[in-house]
Amino acid sequence: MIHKDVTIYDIAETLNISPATVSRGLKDHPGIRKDTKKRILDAALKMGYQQNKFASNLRRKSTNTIGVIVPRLNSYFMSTVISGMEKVANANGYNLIISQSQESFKKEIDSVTTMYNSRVDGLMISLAYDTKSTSHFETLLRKQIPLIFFDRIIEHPNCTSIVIDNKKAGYEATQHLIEQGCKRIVHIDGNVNRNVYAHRLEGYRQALIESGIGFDPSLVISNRLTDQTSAEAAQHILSMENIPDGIFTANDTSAVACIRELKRAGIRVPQDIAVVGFNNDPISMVIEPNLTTVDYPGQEMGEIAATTLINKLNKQPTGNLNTIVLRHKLIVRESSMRREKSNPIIL
Amino acid sequence: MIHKDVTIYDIAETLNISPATVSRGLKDHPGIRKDTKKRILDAALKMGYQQNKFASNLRRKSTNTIGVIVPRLNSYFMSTVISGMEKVANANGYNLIISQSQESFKKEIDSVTTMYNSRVDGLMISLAYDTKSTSHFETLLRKQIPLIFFDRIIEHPNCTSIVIDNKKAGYEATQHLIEQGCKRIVHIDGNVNRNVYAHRLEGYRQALIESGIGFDPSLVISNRLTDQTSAEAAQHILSMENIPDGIFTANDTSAVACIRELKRAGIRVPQDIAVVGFNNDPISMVIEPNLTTVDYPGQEMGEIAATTLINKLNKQPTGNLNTIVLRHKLIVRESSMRREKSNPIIL
DNA sequence: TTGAAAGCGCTAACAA
DNA sequence: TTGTTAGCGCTTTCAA
Repeated sequence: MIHKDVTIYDIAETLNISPATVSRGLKDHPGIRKDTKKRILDAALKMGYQQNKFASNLRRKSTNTIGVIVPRLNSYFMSTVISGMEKVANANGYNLIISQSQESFKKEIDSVTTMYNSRVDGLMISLAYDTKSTSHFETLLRKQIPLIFFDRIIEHPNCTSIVIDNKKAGYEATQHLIEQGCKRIVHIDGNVNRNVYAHRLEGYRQALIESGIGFDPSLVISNRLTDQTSAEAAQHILSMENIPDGIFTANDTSAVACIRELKRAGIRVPQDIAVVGFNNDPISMVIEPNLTTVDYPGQEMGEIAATTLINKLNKQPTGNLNTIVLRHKLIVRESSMRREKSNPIIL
Repeated sequence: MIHKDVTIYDIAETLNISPATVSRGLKDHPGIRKDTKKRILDAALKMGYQQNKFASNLRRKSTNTIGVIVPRLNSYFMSTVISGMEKVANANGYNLIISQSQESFKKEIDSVTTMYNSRVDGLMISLAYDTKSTSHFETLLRKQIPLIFFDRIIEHPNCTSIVIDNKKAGYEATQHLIEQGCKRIVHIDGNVNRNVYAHRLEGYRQALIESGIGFDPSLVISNRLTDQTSAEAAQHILSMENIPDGIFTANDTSAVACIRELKRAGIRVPQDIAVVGFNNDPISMVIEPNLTTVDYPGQEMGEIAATTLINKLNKQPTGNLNTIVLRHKLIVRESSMRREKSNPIIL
């Protein structure tokens, strides 16, 4: 009953040839007779041969496995990214090993170690909320294991990063609010140690300064951007003596939580306070008023990250870029429309 | 510059002991002197030793890797499930390899083959939309590789399934609509080849029959339950000559799409048509009116699936259950509240 | 075009 | 408590 694995030795024996020849026949080895190859393939099929990857990996010192470390799996954006990665990896014969850092630097280090021990051929990572250094990647890099950062990145020579232009996106979002007549715009932001949040803030700042309104640090609220904490931020905004007329927040979860809180307090969105989010999550289309937000191409980001990594592994010249910037897009919906005049893209 | 791997032989040589002893010292092998173990561990650390899993896998014929195949990664429910699985797997020293069937039977077969070739120790799977047979699992099962079905399952001896009681949930959802005074209730359902949809339909049917309203097959709409197709289903409902007063739909995406379409057509929810969804996705809390739905414990389902599988791999007696049914819960919100009287759970 | 042989790094049966 | 030894199944020189 217990089924013994068929090995190349079994095939070799059956065919009265050497295991080496079988090994060659199974691959596209140059210099093997066509008919020999056919005999091997036929026998393999008939005998139910399955390659033993470990033996092969051990011998070749490569695994056809790619690691992915993300802060959390269960967000719309992240699952979209991973979906894109899986698609490309799968199409190229790579497996994906996935691990969550749970937003913790410590768990991120553990995950990197696990990936390293699993001998991944390459690693794609989006950093945890509180990751402070990059020393945990050194072991990988010393072994020339390619590392790709996406979304929450850190600058590192030899590593490609995939991002959108968060500064520009932040600028556009803020600029849009200003165009809608907002004079006092709050920004709810994440940890500014993370590029994405720092850059969105920077864009916000620049737009305010350029417009002549000026940047007021007391209008920046640092937040973990969850449902809970964003509702608290909204409460804080409501308690300000000089109530703002616009909110630009660094993700949609946060924007939606704010809108709900504001509405509960009798504030009209967008008439009293206009709101702009970030990510273009499905919830942005469901909240009323529909949320103005920045479209973040998650699936594409995943596909490009994986493609870049695989190119690198195959030593393709295209695999050696430093930073890839994807296109984002401000999507204007009702939550920020205070002027009839403007002629925005409505989705 | 190119860093040669440190092996147990290097450690053995440094310490003047045998590789076997080093191997033992690195594990929690019984019968090794404490101080020897300490010396080995110290040396390993100092020399930067990293275990080579392939050699170990090859030797032990086990991989510490668990495969997961899901229809799609990018849904709230699924990413929650996977998050739970990852947590448990990680805590027990297992890696997770993840693959998407993209709802296609054909791709599901490919994924199973890949998992098989990767020599996963066990596999967890939620079936694709159109999977019709189980013969693609036979190779795995013949090799005693444990298989766990979750959510979209199929009955199979020797395999544990993790589900909720979809029939009961469908019954409760429908019953609730009946209690709210609905007399003509439409059910939007998925492919009834999948247990989850078949059972929800069955619960719906039973509730209608028991209540005396009776079951009318023309009120059942079979649908892929996406945004798009559900909006079409809503249009179909609006075009019925005898417009229904209740909709029970098999997921929240679909419910939300319906509500939006109904509102656009000037129908009041819940006064004209009451709506109940399924899953308790975050969007259910965002749509107005907030959606009555069935809470589906995704994270828990993932954790339990992984725990069960790992128990099985460790030959724990608890790993041998046939079906595990998790608790669901009808969450009543505004989208179905037509009566003041009732005293429902409001979240 | 094929074969012989060595070895990837680790583990486990057996012996000491 | 430790060492010896023999592979796990595959790939890849080198030789034929």
